[in-house]
Amino acid sequence: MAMPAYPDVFLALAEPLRREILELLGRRGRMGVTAIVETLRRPQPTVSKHLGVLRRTGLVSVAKLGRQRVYAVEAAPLRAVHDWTLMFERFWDHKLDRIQARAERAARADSGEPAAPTRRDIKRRERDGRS
Amino acid sequence: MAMPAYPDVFLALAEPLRREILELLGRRGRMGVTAIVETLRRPQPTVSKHLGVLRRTGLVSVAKLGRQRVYAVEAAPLRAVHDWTLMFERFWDHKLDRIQARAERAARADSGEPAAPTRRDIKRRERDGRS
DNA sequence: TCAATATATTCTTTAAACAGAATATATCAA
DNA sequence: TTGATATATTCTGTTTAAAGAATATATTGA
Repeated sequence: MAMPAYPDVFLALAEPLRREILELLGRRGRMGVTAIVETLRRPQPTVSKHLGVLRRTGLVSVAKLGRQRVYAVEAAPLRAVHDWTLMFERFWDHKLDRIQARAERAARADSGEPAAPTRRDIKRRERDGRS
Repeated sequence: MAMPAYPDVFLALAEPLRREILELLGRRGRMGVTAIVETLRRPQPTVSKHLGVLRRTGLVSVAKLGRQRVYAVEAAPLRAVHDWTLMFERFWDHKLDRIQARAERAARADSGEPAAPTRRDIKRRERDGRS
């Protein structure tokens, strides 16, 4: 497996199995390699190699725990991708929506939080949300 | 150039020049091929081939205008990437209120303590692998 | 110590994907 | 029509990245 010292984040995310691994780690939190292998039903060397790419890219971190290596999602590179896509936000997001979202959020805050907001865009709008 | 019928969005974004093209189109709006070529100083066939990938992925749209092909950013696939990254928002978002509660509820610890706790990982430790 | 477990690494082979050069197609302008 | 312009496509060679098999390394437990 060819391996540049620090693979590009986008390149790392281009591989479907690597995205699956990230999604799994995102849902389940920290996991050892064997748990990932058994969940995704892929050969262990395959998983280990992809974990290696993810680690070198900074997308995951490792912690030694006995003879296990416990992997976990690392935020920074994912956030970088997130921020990159925000550059194009104006192509799908109208300013009108943003105002409306703020109004909805304010109304919700007054009446208490509902259980599961499906529109997770609300948080994003909170972060950069001015007019 | 190998070309699957509908290239994966992440795969399309893995190529640096394609991201440059998208960024340029994002800033300048609609552009003809020659304008892109002259701005990015890359061979025209190279640019056209990458535009082809972007178009097949749905990342850009084309409009015939005389003998020009005018390209423009298309929102949907970029938004899909944006939404995918939001899956990991809680890893960088400090508003962990409800999310933390969910993580703790799912935590049925049956393994030892993490030996080397990294940063904020301590508060949401959970079982790694069953075995 | 030895064996088992957990994971990483090193081969080899195959398949994409890229660049570059050459060429093809379509449209305008004279 | 003819020639110029704008862009796409095809071909070739090279690089890269993936899978799969085999093996290596580290750690625990008996």
